[in-house]
Amino acid sequence: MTRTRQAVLGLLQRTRQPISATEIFEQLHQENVAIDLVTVYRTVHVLKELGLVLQLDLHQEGSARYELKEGREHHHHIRCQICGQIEDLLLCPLKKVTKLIEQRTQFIVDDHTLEFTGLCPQCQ
Amino acid sequence: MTRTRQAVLGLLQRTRQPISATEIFEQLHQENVAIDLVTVYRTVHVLKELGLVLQLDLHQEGSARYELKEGREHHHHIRCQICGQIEDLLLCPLKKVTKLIEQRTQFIVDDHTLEFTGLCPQCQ
DNA sequence: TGTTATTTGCAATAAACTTGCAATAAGCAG
DNA sequence: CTGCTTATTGCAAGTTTATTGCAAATAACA
Repeated sequence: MTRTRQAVLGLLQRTRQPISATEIFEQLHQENVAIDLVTVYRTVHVLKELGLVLQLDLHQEGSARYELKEGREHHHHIRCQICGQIEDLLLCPLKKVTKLIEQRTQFIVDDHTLEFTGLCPQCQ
Repeated sequence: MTRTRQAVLGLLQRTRQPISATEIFEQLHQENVAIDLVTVYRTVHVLKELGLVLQLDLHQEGSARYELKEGREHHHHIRCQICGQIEDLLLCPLKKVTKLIEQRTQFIVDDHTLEFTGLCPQCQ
């Protein structure tokens, strides 16, 4: 754990929304932490492998976002189409459906992604 | 509607799985239809605007896939992590959940994406 | 402190699209 | 069918997001 990695991890800890590599890069530079964008990519990769961070590939967004996994339970997201705000949805309605799908398709399901988009209260 | 666009549309009609721009390009070239990759991108863009085609951005896939929308009802997909096969799921368990989310978050939901991954019968 | 392994920055590369522009093809009035 | 106008296409070049190679800097630790 170098100071560079701690800077990235620290930023992820105090950021309430999933954040992209470029945003991590820009935010850290604003805080006078010198870090290369390549290092940001490599760092989030390592943190993912360590199981500390989750990568989100949201629709209509060109780049991946990252959030802390540590201590958080399974959840999904809703994104505002106007302002881009992302909010957590602390629910998952897919347990029963997963069984149904396994029966119908004969697949063994091992993951799913679910995402909602719409208008947040401020942008309506 | 030019012959180039009809070639793309025709290929989408006879392909049972969502297909990427590169795959459209390669398949048409195999059938001796000369088409530029740029034209494929522009064509699917136009077909999307016309409401004839849906774009899917599946997770863990670097490129978008396209499928005919025409006459098809709302559905989702499951993808095999080994062979990449994509199968339709002709169900959607999200109507009630959408209402719940709108109540909880005060968002107006207007779309969602749902995707499962796993192992298909052949790859288990 | 010195030696080895890991991490970082820079430059170059990759992959998936997108844009500018001139050449070609389609649509259509006469 | 012919000429004219508009839409479409191909090629080259550009974007964006992410990855790789390699030498230099930093960390780990005996």
